[in-house]
Formats: sequence, C-alpha cells, structure tokens
Amino acid sequence: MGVRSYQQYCAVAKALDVIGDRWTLLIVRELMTSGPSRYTDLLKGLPGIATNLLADRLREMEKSGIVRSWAAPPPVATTLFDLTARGQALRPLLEELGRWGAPMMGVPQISNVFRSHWLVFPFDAYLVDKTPDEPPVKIEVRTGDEPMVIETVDGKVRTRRGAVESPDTVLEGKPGPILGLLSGRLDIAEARQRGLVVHGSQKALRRVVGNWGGAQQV
Amino acid sequence: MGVRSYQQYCAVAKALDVIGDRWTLLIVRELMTSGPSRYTDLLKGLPGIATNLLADRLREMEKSGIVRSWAAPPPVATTLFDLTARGQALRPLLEELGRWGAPMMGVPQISNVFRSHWLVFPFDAYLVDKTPDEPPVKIEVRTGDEPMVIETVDGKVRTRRGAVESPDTVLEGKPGPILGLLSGRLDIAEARQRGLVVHGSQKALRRVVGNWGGAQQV
DNA sequence: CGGCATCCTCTTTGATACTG
DNA sequence: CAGTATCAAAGAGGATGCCG
Repeated sequence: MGVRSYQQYCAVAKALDVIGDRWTLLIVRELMTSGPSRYTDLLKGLPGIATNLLADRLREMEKSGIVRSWAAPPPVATTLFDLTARGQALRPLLEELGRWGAPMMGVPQISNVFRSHWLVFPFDAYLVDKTPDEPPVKIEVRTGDEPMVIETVDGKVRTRRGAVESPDTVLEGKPGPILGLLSGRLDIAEARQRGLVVHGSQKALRRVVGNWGGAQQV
Repeated sequence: MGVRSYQQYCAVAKALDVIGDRWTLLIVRELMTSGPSRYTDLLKGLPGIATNLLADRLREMEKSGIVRSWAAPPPVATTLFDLTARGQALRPLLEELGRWGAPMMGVPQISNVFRSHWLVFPFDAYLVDKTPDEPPVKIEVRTGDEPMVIETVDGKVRTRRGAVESPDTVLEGKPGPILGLLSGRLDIAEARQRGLVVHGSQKALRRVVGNWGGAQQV
C-alpha cells in the first residue's frame, strides 16, 4: 500500500504524507462537489482512474480520517462515501489549487475530458458578491454534461450542480470562454467571439465577476 | 520522465499535473524558504530524496516554468536554482498545506528528521501582528540546526533564517512545544512543562500569537 | 567538491478481466 | 453495483561512477 512517508517533522510534508498520493486530491474534489457518493459515481467523475486504485485510495483515506463510508439502507441500498470534517477542511486548499491552476485552462486539448461540476473550484475562487444588500441573483451555466448554478447567498457566491426555474442570466457555450469571462481574463465581447451565448441581462454577471473586463493577473 | 497528466479540463487537475509529483512541492518549500540555492543545499534540505530524482524534478520544474537556473559567476562559480514568479505564486498553497498539516505535528517520530527553517510555513500561517502601531518586535527561536527569527514588519509577521542582536524574546527547546505555543494549542505553562525555555518578556509573544492560550481549532 | 548520470531493485500505477 | 485479481509498465529509492 502507498503508505510511504517523507519522514520529516514539517507541516507541509505531513500534509503531503496524507493527501500527496496520486488521485487522492481529485477524489476529495469529487466528494466536495458532489456530497455523499457511490463508488460508481466516483468512477464516473474520475475518468482515467483504475478501479483498484480507487478502492485502495478510499481505504487509505478512510484510515487517515478524511473519508468515511457507510452502508445506506434501502431504497438506496449501497455503500456511500463522503468527507469527514477533516476532509472538508481541505476546501481552502482545493480553492487555492484551482486558483493557481486556472491560468493553465486556456487551450482544452482534444484528449482532455470535461465534467461540468469541475468548474466549481475556479468559480468559487474568482466570484464575489459586490452588492450583497441587493436581492439575490442566480446564473445558470449550460456547458458539458449537466447544468450548474451560480447563486448569491448571504454575501457569498456559491456554485453548485443543478438547474433553476427563472435564472437572471444564462451562460451557454464551451467551458473555455465561460471560464475566461468569469475569471476576468476575457471581456464579454471576446467571450462572445469564442461562441459564448448570454441570455438575459449582464447585471448579475457584473455583480459577481471580481474584475469585470479587467486585465488578467497571474 | 514523470510527464503523466490526468488529461482533465479542470483547474485542480491541471495544477496537480504540474506540482503533484512526489517531492515537487517540497522542492518549492526549500526554494521559498531559502531563496536561490545550490544543488547540494537542496539535497541537504530534502533528506530522503535520491539525487537522480532531484535532478529530474528540477529539470521538469524548469520546463513547466516554476523554477529557473543559471550559472553564477565567480566567486560563487556554481549553478543556482530559484523560483520564478509563477513558482512564488505557490506561497498561499504552501501556507494552506502548512495550516492543514499543523495539527498532525503532535508527536515527532524518532525516524523523523527536522530542519529549523521548515517552521516557516506553520509560523507564517498562525502569527498575526495584533498591534501593528507599536514599535516592531523580534523573537529568536533556537531549535534544530539553525536559529530563526520572527519579526513584525509593516503590520505583518515574517519568519526567516538568521539570528538577531537584541531580541525581545528568545524561545529555546524542542520544536514540538515551540510550535504548540505559537499555534495556540499549548499555553505557556504547558509548553514549559514540555521543556520550552523562554528568555525575556512574554509581551512580544502575546502580540503575535493569534489565539494566545486559546482553545485549539482543527 | 558540485552536479549530475547509470545501474539495479523494489514499489506504485494503469489496463483489463473477472466475481459475489 | 462494488469491488478483487492479475500482470505489464512506469516511477521511486539506493549505491556508485564520472567529469569539470
């Protein structure tokens, strides 16, 4: 088993002893964006992982206290996995990884697979509610395999899976331009040139995009 | 070579493609705490790494743009490595790793090696200057292989290698209790019980330790 | 010395097939 | 559905050699 330790009395090394193995943080990503999940759902959200590796990792993560599993009673009647509090405490780390990785999202390779819910981390890292006293807004994002919703809640911006009845704005197109617009790397004209379709007003967008039409930062 | 990619159009996965290999983030830690370094200095700061792996990683990191190297002219007359701006942008990530890993620093195993400068990340994550308008303070930490200095600069607290002429406070002892005290997990009596010696007043400590004597948090 | 490259062994990963 | 079993390929760890 992959219980190889750096054997260093260092907080960074200790953290990497637990979450530094290949696939581990991507499993955390799945559980964090999807909540309690079945084994097969995890497999679907982790294209490329070998099934034995997923089983190994889940066991190790359970031993190290970041994942727990239990047998759900009927009508679910299956094992469910989710994050413990200690696993949830990895959220700032994943957000920071998403923030650092976002500038490398420019050119989707043909070999790259994509799942809509992976957008949660760059989104939650980039978006802020600039006018939290106004009524809440909802933006629907249509790209990839399922719709996503961006909504303002209690002064924060949350991204989650799902659709919504009457969104203020709908974004439709490929993930590249959507991410470019919401991260501030592209203005709306540039995003449209790259195929983005915006239904509804831009007001909600202006409210949550941190540097609207701003210059890009590293 | 370790150029294995997750092939996912996801910011987290893209980041891990670049910094997810074994040892890579610890090399970043070394360069971030030590500045431009020679190959042999890196080896010393990374006990356990195989020399061929260090050479491999440095090459990969140079290719991916987080490290650069150059031949220093005499009297140094050697290759120097350091972080690019993109590499420096990993600082929040390492701080978050240090923060998440700090609760696991309780029991130093006999097999664990220790270098003083590794304390930088948990320290910088935990310490804040609560009274930035007062004159700056300096705390010297004596543990492990070299002294470290904690100092208040422009409302921030910085930890760095080195000694200082007339510190306000000197902490001397094993790294465990020092880290416990500065992270707020131990109060000063508990730290003393575990062998910590405090020279000088506690005022400077009270000023920078976020939750002085406070209850621990995950 | 400093900065690697080579060789060898062992462990981890990836791909696929199979099972209660 | 939720994994195990099997096996080939890649990566990690350790020792040592080489070259300016």
